[in-house]
Amino acid sequence: MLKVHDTLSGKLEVFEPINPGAVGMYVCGVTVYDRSHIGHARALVCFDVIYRYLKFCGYEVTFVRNFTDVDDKIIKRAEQRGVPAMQVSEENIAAFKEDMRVLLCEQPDLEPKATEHIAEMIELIGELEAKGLAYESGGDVYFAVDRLPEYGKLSHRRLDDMMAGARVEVDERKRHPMDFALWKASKPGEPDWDSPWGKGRPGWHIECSAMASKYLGQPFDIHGGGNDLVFPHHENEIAQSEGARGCTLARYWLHNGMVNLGSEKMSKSLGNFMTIQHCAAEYGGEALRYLVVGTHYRGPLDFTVERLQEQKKVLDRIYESLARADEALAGAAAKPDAGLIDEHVAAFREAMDEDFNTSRALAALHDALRGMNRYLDAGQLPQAAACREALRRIGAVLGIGTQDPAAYLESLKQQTLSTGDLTAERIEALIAERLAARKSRNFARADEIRDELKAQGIILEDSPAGTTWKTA
RNA sequence: GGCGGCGUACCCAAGUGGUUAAGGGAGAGGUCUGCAAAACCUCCACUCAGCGGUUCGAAUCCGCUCGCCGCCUCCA
Repeated sequence: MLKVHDTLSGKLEVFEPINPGAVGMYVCGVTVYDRSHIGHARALVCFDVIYRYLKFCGYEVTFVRNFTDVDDKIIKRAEQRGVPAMQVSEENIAAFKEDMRVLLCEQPDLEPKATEHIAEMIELIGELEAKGLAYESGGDVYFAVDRLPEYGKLSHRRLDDMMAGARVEVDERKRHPMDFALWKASKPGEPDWDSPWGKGRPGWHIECSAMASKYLGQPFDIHGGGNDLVFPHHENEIAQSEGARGCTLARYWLHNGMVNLGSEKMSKSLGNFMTIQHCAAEYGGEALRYLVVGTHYRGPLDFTVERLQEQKKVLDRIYESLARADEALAGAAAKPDAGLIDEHVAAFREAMDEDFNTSRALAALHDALRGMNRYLDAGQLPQAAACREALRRIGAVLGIGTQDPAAYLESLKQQTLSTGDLTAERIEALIAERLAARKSRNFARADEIRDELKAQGIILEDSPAGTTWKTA
């Protein structure tokens, strides 16, 4: 039985989809004006894991994640560069997709763009206007927050409280200071679309309301995003969608915690961010993924390079074990012990059922890993095969250990060779020389060779099958 | 001013009323090895920021204090 923490109720709730067996899930994507950073990576990986786990549980999931491709920042960036806004968004969508590939994220079922749903937004704004929840003012259209008694229910705040210490700008076009734009009149040179209120472009929040209901209907099951979107973005989505259509927008609201850098929230406006691209080039996307999965999705995550390095080492060792198992189990065709598979998978399930407790799930992964190594040491192949299979199933949900182990290790070697002065031939020659030294019991020379290589980041491992090398 | 969160071993991090406080990293010892590495085994918090309270029983619930953070403005 899956339980999820719902921001709206503030409690753990038993998850029951509206249509048994099927789940509709909408997650706010990114505004494509720049490269994504580690904070984005966390949100993306968290919901990727949630998506995979729901499918693992047998649900038929429709996962929608949007691209915000029209907004002030994109326009500003385009002006600075002297290129069309469309070019900025297209470039960053391509970069985003590359980041997703590097992070080993599955592709959502639908990735709608705001600019392709202007008609739906205009229709929704029209409905709000007809119901007296929106008003036009100088070419802009605003949502009238004080016309909706429930406004504030997601973020648990009342309009009066928000006003008290808030830095609310006075804007004479608005009737109430907290009113927000549904439609903005465009200035010359900005991207614009025809509308009943003149040429303009949509406000930020309306796109999600329009696209979510278009693809998932209303109500749908899960709406997710970073907890910095709770207010105003998701609060406003609820106001628009529920105000217009008169029914609940989404049943469960899930929000991931922020990534901190030096105990401050990582964000572009603060300038304290590291891009996914930069991070992955150095440590690989999977290490970042492992870091994200190691912390419960709702809590804060303090990012440090040291932690990332640590996770990468752990990952390398996981792949070494997997490679060893794959080799040992290849020819034998040992029939996996089904009971043992279930035992490990059940522990994993139990953890994930409790609001996607990936930290505990990772403990289940390590239990299976240790078991596999132990059985391998003991030569108990059916049990080792069972643990290998459990790791496959657990890893498939977390997105950990899913690459081909041999290929993963080979790429590590290639990376080492490409950055150092050594060639594979040179290393093999040294290994041969060391073998000869060992045979003649010249251990001093043998150890000298190993130390030399170690100084260059190469570790030699002797086994009955011969000597192999790997990256330190 | 309002709303929300955090403080668990050297580091990261689960646990949120009841057997020995998960797991990972680091560290120590051991098995294996010519020696290593890897793997495996063992050890590593009588204690959960502090102080009170509720309870037969609290890291877990309540109150207060200290420290830190987020949202209330674009933001994953």
